[in-house]
Amino acid sequence: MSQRKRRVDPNQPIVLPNDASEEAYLIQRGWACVYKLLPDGSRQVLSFSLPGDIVGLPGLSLEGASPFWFESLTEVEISSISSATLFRGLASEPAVARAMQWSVALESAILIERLISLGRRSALVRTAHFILELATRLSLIGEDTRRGFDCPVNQYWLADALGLTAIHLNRVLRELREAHLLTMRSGHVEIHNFEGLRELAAFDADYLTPPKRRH
Amino acid sequence: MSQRKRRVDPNQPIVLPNDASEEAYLIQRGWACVYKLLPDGSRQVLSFSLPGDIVGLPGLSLEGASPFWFESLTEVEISSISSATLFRGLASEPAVARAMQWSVALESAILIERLISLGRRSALVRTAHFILELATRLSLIGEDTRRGFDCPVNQYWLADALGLTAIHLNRVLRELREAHLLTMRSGHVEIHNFEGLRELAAFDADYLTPPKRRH
DNA sequence: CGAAACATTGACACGCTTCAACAGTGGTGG
DNA sequence: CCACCACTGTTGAAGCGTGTCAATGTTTCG
Repeated sequence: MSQRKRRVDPNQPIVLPNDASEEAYLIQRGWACVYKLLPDGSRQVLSFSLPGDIVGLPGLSLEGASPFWFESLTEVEISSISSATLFRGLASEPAVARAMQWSVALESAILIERLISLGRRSALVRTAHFILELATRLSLIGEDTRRGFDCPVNQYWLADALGLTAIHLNRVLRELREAHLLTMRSGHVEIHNFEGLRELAAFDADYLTPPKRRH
Repeated sequence: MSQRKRRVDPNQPIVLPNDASEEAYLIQRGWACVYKLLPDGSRQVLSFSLPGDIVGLPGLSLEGASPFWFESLTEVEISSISSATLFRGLASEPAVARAMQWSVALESAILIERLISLGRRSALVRTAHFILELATRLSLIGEDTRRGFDCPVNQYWLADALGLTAIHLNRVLRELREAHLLTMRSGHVEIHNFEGLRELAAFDADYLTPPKRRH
C-alpha cells in the first residue's frame, strides 16, 4: 500500500509541527522519534520509531496539524501512506484493518507503560524498564537482543524520553553499569545480566507481544 | 449499537485485571477511571472516564486480558458493546467508523498530554493543566465549567493520576488556592481565575477539540 | 589538528516523598 | 440524638532523589 518511499539523513526533521500532512509513515529502516517542544524549551520524547512501526495513525482522523516533531535519528527509509488509500485499504482488506488495529493498540500500550514509568517508577527502574522495552521491540522484528543491541540514541534523547535530565540519566547509567546490569556507550547497549534487569524493572513483556490467534 | 445497559454503584470495580471480556464500554452517566496497580502497591491512574467516553477501544484488537482495573467513582450508567457488533458497525456504517477513530484519537491525545505533564511539568503546572483538561472535556459535553464544576475525585485519586503523593498534591492545591486560581473541596472545583490558570499551565485546548469538518 | 558533539563528574539547591500526627466530615448504630 | 468510626483533608519536620550550574574529559569527524 505504501506510496512514496524516501531516504532521510540522520537528524533531519521529517514532519514539522503544524504541517497538515494527511499521511502516515511506515519506518522501513533506521530509527526515528516523535517529540514535543515545550514553551520553556524543554523537550518530551513521545516515541522512538523502529522498523515496522507506523507513525501518525491515530492523528489521521483529526485531519489537522499535529503539534509534534517527527525526526530521524539515524539514516532512515520511510514510505508514506496517504490517509485516502489507507481508508480504502482499511475498508476492503480485513488483514489491513487488523494490522492497523494492532499497530494502534501497540502504540497505545507503549504510551501507557511509559506513563506508568513517569508517574510511579524511580529513575533507575524507569531506565532499566525502557531499555528492556527497546530490546523486546527489536527482538520482535528479528534482532537477537539478549546480550545487547545497537541503540543510536544519545543520552540527551534518552533523558528526554524518560523525563530526566541528561546529567541524572548519566548517573543512573553509571549505577546500572556498576551493578553489572548493562553498559551503554557509543551507540551500543551491552546487557550483562538480562534476568537481573528484568527483576529490577519488574518487566513483563506481555504488553508488547501480538495477540495469539485463538479458535 | 449499545447492548446491555447497566447501573453501577460508586467505587465498584467494573472490569478486573485479566478479565478477558471482549467488549468496550460507553459511559452514559457518572465518572469512572482506569488504573494500574504496581507490584509495590502504588497506583497509576491512566484515565478518568466521563459521560460520552468509550473505554477499552484500542485494547479490543488484542483479544486478551487487560492488566488494568476499570472502576466507578460515582454512580455510573454504562452500556457495553461487544467486539463483534462493534466491528460489524465499523464495517457497514462510515459514521460509526469516524466516531470510533475520533474516540481513539482523543484518548491517545489525552494520554500523550499527560505523558508530557509527567515528564516535563512541575507539580503545580501539571495540576493546573489537568484541572483545565477536565473543565474542557466537561464543557465539550455541555457543562458550563468556566467558573467551576463538580469533580467527584478525591485527592488520592487525583494524586495517582498526576504521579504525586496525596500529601504533596494537597500542598499544591493550597498553593493554587492561595494564588486565587482555584479551590477544590468536597467534590467541587471552583475556578477563581480561569485566565490565570490557563497562563500558568500554558494550556491549549486544541488537543481536545474534535476536528472541524472542512469545505 | 581542531572543533563540535557527547559523556562524565562534583557541589549544591530544591521539589517531592516519607513518616507521623491531627482535624474535619458524613454515615451508622446504639 | 449522640458517640463512634471510616474516610478525607491538612500540617510539620526531616530525608532523599533529581535538577541546576559549572567544569572537564572523551569521542567523532571534517
